[in-house]
Amino acid sequence: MHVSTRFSDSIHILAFIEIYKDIKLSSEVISSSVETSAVVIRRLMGILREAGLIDTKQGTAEPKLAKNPADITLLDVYLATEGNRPLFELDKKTNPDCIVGGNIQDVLGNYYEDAKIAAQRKLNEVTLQDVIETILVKQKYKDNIT
Amino acid sequence: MHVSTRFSDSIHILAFIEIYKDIKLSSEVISSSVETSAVVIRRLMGILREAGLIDTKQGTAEPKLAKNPADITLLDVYLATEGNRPLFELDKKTNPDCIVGGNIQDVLGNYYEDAKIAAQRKLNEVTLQDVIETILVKQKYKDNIT
DNA sequence: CTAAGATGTAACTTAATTAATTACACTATA
DNA sequence: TATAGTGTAATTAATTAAGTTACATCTTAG
Repeated sequence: MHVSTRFSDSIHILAFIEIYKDIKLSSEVISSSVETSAVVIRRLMGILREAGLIDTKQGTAEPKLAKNPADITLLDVYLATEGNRPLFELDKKTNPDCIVGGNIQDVLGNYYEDAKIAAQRKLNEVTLQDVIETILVKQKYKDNIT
Repeated sequence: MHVSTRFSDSIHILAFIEIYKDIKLSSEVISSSVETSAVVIRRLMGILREAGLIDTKQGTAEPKLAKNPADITLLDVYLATEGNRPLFELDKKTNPDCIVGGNIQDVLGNYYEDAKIAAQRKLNEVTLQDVIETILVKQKYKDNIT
């Protein structure tokens, strides 16, 4: 299974850009929150720009969300970073001369698709706004008890 | 993201065992349908046995399902082969001194959990019996038109 | 009772994927 | 025009899973 943190990192970047929109947001600064390299951040921001989720201008450290946070869902970010690849992997090839091998890929593919759509519907219910608000509430709770 | 075909291969093995229960089922024979090596098949069968889905006896080429096919769901196979690992990866570590880095893992973890459960509910709705019947219907259709 | 054919499993190799790193051309602006 | 930044390609390193080799163990036909 493909283990990639691109999806999570990208949400992190978007939330960071929105919450800290009043300070200077170089890839260096963002990378210190995500704890990865600035190049990785810039690469991901390239993907997010390509997908129409942020606007950036070369040379200036001022990325902006291209939409209202309430209009960006986790599914938008997922599709931007992971594409619409299957959630569960099928074999590249199974024996077509066998009743099982010749049919199972289609059969499982359909069931997998149903499960993927169910997961994606959930991701589509959550907006960047929700993520940001929940982060801020959790932080308030921390600040309160310490 | 971790790309693994263990899940699909295991369903394949289980369906094969049930459909061909009257012939001799060596790991060699099964591997010719899945198109992988016999060792890989034996390794997966070890996992399926461990999970209580099949019974095997060393030396004999006669694996059997341990339950009725209608009582084995795709989720059972998924949990046996992939465990209950997250569907979407979180970072190992983000900056705890940052409001975003210090809270986002928990927040995303919860949303990811919702999506995972939605997908798993779908997998839990499909039984090995369903898979086998659909395979056989598809095959009948192929035989008919040729 | 033993040879042939199987399983079970460990150890190692290969392949594929992703994050990290290095390097550098290009852009903005003080 | 120097400084600080982005954009992106190319390479390296780390991780993971599949494939391979090897062999101990078990079953059973003869």
